[in-house]
Amino acid sequence: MHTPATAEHEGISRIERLCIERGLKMTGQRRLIARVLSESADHPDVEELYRRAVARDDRISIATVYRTVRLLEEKGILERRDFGGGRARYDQADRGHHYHLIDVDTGRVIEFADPRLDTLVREIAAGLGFTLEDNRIELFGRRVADTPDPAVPRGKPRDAE
Amino acid sequence: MHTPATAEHEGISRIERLCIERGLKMTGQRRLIARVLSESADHPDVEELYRRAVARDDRISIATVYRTVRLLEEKGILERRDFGGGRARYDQADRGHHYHLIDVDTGRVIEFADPRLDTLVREIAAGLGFTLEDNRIELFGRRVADTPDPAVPRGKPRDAE
DNA sequence: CTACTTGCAAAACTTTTGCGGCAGT
DNA sequence: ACTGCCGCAAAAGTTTTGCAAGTAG
Repeated sequence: MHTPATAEHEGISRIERLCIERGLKMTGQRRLIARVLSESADHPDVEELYRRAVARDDRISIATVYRTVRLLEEKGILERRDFGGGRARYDQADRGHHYHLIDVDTGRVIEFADPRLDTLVREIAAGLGFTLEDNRIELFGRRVADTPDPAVPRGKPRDAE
Repeated sequence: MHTPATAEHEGISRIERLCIERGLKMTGQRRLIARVLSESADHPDVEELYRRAVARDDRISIATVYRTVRLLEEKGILERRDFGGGRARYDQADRGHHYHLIDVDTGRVIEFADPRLDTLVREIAAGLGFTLEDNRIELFGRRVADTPDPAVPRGKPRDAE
């Protein structure tokens, strides 16, 4: 039922479907960006998206990439992130709420979900008189020396910068 | 024994003391920036710091403000923050680890500390095979309608954008 | 056909930097 | 004195935008 995440070799990409649902004109450029995004498991910045897109079809400009990610963000399809480094990075919005752990030595970004954390931050906000609308949690850590190897820490989506 | 936070009308500001301890040359410009920072309970961006500084003595340029906050960050006296909006904002580094709750309606930033959160994120990082070096946690929320008024939620330092 | 999109290049913004002169220690 | 700092203005880096031409619906 669920597309197995990588089953979009040539059909309509998941992001393209979302664009259509939201009534966006699907131009070649947007379709290309949608595909690149759907196939990206990491958090590329605009420059990187542009590089990946151009590699497939160079009839696209970086201005269009900027315009498109901004549009997709407004439509709730993408989320803008900032892991430091001056450039905005993008993340698909509907993959469920997750957090990020950044390896300070390698820059690798590991996604994780944690219900305890979900609950706690909601409680904290409530205690301050607020209802939580959103949150941004980034942990910066260093690999513990004697840990065998993280690879895929726990079946959670993993990812490299 | 602790300076009552606002007792720096004309003595040496807390930040200036830290600069001297770290062996920085105390020029008029740095002293001015140090004072403005010590008296700021909020998280100003560079433009705002520059405005506040110029108001007292216009023999300072914005380039110096940029250079100084960068220096103070390197010396561990300030911490650079990013609450979105494209500009870096600064926070005194030694006020203890705290987190931020941003009111999405007003932009107001509320600081809070929470030991449960400290512990939980450290545990999560450990579970992923990392030791926590740092973290960035920002909650975005909306005032609960029937709450009387937050003013100062809990004796924690409060602040407005 | 009409309204929205694109590419290009220029502009806008924030932040950094080279350099000659000035100032703290 | 010596070293580092400042102001100015130019540069750098990222993101936005005006405009004329092109295209999806």
